[in-house]
Amino acid sequence: MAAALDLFRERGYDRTTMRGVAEAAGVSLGNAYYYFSSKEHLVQAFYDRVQEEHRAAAEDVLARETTFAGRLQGLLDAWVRIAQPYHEFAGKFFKNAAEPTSPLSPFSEDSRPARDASTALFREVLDGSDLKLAPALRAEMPELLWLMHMGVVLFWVYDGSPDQRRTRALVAQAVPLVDKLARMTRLPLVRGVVDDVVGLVRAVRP
Amino acid sequence: MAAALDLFRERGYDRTTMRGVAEAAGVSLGNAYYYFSSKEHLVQAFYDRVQEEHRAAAEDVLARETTFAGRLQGLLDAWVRIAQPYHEFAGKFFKNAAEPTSPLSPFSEDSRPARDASTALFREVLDGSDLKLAPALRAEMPELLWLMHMGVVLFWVYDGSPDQRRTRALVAQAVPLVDKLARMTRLPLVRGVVDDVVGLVRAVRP
DNA sequence: AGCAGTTCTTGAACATGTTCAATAATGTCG
DNA sequence: CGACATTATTGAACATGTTCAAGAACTGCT
Repeated sequence: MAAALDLFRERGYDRTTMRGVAEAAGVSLGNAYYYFSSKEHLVQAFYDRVQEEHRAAAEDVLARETTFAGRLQGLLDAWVRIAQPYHEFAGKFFKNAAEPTSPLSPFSEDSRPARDASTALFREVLDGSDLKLAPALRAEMPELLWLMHMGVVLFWVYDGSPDQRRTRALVAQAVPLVDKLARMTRLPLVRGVVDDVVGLVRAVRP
Repeated sequence: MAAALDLFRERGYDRTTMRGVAEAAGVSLGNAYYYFSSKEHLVQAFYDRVQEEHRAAAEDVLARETTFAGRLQGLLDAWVRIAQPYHEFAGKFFKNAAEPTSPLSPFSEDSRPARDASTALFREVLDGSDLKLAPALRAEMPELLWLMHMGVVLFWVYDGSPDQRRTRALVAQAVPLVDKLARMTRLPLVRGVVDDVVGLVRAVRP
């Protein structure tokens, strides 16, 4: 795996062949396939690693922060930081994950465990924070935050700025806005719309 | 191209080979590459066709409808209808388009003309409608609507229901909500948030 | 008609992801 | 330790997307 990571970074995904990976790892081509069933799965292993490290980093953030905005900001920032070493081939991962029938797709049934774990993190952002929400919205909020996170990831994948500076700036800009929006949902004036949004999120869910 | 479409529908994208396409079209394999520089570009041709037909259908809708909701609903419905024959391999198109470096990506520089054309349609939805918006939001609204359309496309790609019934239902649910939200933006109470949203959209833009 | 330039066609070759039968190495149990 | 089961390794073969040199066909001009 270390061999693959080096090559991916050095040459990019496309110009890294399985033959190259096998050679760098000192094994035969067929043997490489014993450990990773496909080139795609190689990349998936990196993504899994990001998820793991993010989960660990999230614990720190959640132990430290008490405001909703702070917790959310911390989580998103942590993700961007942790994922950074893999940005070079994130686009390829994104491509592989984009296929609806792929087990790698964030929306697929195979990814449900990973998705639920991620959503649980966002639930913790909520639960340990100062934010008060209507019960129906609170139930859907983790998933909404997860979707927001997916949007950030998407932006990050496309972000060619140094150290994905634009993504960081975007997060810094988006979090206070989400915070403000969330607080506004308790206003009686917007109650109907909030219910509609909740209904829509439920319709989106498989 | 007709040969390819038949095969894609019959066998799916993966099990359709360029050799099969060439044979069905009665030409050599190399000749197939003379006309389409890659398998991906074959699929792209179908997507282009959807765009064209959508543009034509949009004219009808926009000539007929005067309310914002009606126009938006009409446009989104038209897209789902027109794209339907290609749903079988939409996932593969989506995969190809998902790669940031791909010229097919909706966010890429190569796709700017197509994106601008699409956004222009949504601008027309706005311009010919009864909806009044603050100037700053009105300037960003076509792009927001385009992003919403991308969300619908994403949902459609994943939608395995007969005739993508769920997507149609989602559109029917989302449009009135967007309409309501848009009308609410003129309330003094939400003015600050609207400005923040506008700022965020601008930050997202390349 | 002849010629030059352009377009179309072809099939062999290539590149790379993947498979798999055969074999070697390792692990477990009596 | 030996027998058997399981895991790891290998290299040739395969599948499929793609390339490209060579040649045929077409077009336009003199």
